[in-house]
Amino acid sequence: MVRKSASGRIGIADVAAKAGVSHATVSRVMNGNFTVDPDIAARVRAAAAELKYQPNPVGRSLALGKTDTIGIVVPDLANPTFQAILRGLSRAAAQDGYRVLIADSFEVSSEEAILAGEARRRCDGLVLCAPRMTDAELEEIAPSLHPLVLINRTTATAGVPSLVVDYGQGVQDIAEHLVELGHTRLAFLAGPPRSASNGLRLQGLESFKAAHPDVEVIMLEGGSDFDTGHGAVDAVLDSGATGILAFNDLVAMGLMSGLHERGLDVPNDISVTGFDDIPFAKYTTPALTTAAVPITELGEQAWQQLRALIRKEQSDTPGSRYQPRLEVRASTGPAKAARSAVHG
Amino acid sequence: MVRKSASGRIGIADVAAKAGVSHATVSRVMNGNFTVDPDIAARVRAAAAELKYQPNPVGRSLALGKTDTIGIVVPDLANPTFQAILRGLSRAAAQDGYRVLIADSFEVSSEEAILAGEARRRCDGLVLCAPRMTDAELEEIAPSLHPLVLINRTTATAGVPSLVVDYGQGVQDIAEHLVELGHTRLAFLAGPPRSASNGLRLQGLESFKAAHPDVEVIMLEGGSDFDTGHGAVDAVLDSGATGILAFNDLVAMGLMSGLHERGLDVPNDISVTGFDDIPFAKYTTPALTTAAVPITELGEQAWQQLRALIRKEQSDTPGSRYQPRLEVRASTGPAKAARSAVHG
DNA sequence: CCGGCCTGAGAAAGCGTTTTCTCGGTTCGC
DNA sequence: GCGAACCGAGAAAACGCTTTCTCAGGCCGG
Repeated sequence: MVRKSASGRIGIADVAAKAGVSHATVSRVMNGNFTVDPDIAARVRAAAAELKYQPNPVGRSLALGKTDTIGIVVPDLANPTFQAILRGLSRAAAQDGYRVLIADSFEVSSEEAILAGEARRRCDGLVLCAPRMTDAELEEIAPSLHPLVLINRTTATAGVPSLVVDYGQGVQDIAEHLVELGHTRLAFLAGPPRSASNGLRLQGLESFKAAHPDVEVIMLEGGSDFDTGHGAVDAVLDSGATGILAFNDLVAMGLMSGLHERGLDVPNDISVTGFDDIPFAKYTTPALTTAAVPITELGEQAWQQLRALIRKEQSDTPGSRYQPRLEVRASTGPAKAARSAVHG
Repeated sequence: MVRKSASGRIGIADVAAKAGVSHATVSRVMNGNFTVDPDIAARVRAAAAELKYQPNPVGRSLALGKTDTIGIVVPDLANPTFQAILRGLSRAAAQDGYRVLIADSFEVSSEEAILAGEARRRCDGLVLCAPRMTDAELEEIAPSLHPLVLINRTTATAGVPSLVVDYGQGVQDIAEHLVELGHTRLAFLAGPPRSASNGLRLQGLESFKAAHPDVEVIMLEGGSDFDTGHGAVDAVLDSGATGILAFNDLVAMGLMSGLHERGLDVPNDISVTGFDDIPFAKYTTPALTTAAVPITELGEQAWQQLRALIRKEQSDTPGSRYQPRLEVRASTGPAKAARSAVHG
């Protein structure tokens, strides 16, 4: 007969009663403490099995001071990049027996700090993914969030590893590629204003402009999704640019779709590039030229760093920098005006 | 001066000491219990603010017997469908102050039951998303998982709402559409064998075949991702079918990409359809004909149902059935052989 | 044969909250 | 003016577990 303590669920006390031992002994057995007489241990195990006893994780957490859970806060769960990071993180953490709690800030940066704090209190560590909050805010809360790892954002706070993708270099590589194809008038379809990675791209373009005074680079406002790209067709055409650097693959795909609807041909009329190399980029028509970011790996690395912090190991690498790799596909081609020059 | 109790973090005891009251009173104030003298309450609040006190959620959870967290287990976090469900669920739950814990089973069905149990114990409720486990297993564990809501799977267990998409009807609608275009030889590129939604599609096709004895339907093995579609090009061409029903949009996109590489034209040489209407489906070239599933809504509904269960409300709708909506786009066209017939 | 050591298990003290119980001090009613 | 109802706040129990503390009993050596 299964007896229950006050609450509905079976607790350690029920097992102890059934096996005729104390709570303490049951706990010892369940945790593989070998200072228990084998006979008694067997009896306890039998009782536990019969009652289908499973320790209550909340009680354990309180006693042990750890939850075996980590949190991740992302600005927008709809974004494939963050999904990929989440996936990599979740996979890696699961391998070490950790679960992940997600917090989506829906791009409202004012919520981030609160969300992060709440998540952190429930978890053993936190991954802050491309936070949109200001630097000041970040510095302010970072210490209280430890163990913390940052993705695509850096901080002066000690002990906070940062994994950042070198968007600046990536965007330069892309621009360089377009210039080699003969484009002399480029346009950058920017991302969300608060996005740090957008900032890095802008910096990269500044460097590029300094190195290529002959190339014109027009800045266009934008966003981070399909519709941004789709809605930017007019602005892009007005700019007169023949090589377009979209903020990311989504924007690029939206733009290509819009251009296609206008009867324009990519890449013969206009070259389009993306960023990230999301899985779909390979399968668009034409296949998208983009800068590949090892994004799942980023999630995995985030876990490695966080684990080191949680275990208080000396983290050998306090952070790392990821270089995007240029993926030249079919969405870029020789500039229209420069075409004969190339052939000639 | 900030004093800390034994542990590093600030606890209720610290606030109590600073305000010169007992823990109990602090707790009362923090929880808006109005049986506290306003002066004392103010003093407590001041102390709490000064110490930046935030209640420890684990302690709260233990005392209250709830975690304000729900769990979701999915077979594969890389799948856009599950991502969308997660997103909808997370959004809806957040609005009610709940967080979500994710568990990815990586398509290994034997892990699902354990994962589900663990997740459930940490949470106030659980969403089981298209579980791959057997019916027997599901019936076995379902009672212990309550409050539980199922997505794309049903159970005989009482009190477990099921949200299912009518894939059977959807696939019939698609087939019907192809037949109307003059196709008489169709092929179905199946999904993962253990997928219940694949089973529903197969049932739908049986109904379809019964209603259309003149139409040939060839069954092809498959999977659920891009590469499945890309790798199925040969099998598809060998089948001689002119209308292809891919398991989902991903497979369809992979297939279209493969066909394109072979120099085949969609839809002039062959018509391709997907399923789900993921955001990308609109932007492929040609845009993909598919059956739209209100997937984000599914996640939201899952939360509504789960919330009702958690609050022990009488759930008026013990589950619901979602009808896919046929989205005719450019990837389907008149059958090659039947073309002249159509025009004539 | 007795004292010290060691082993193994129960008792009890946390972990950080909430909540019931209790009780001193008012206030109200008769 | 005195008992009853009441109000507000502290003490203590409870939530379910881990872990230290403690102690009984068995074993060994002297």
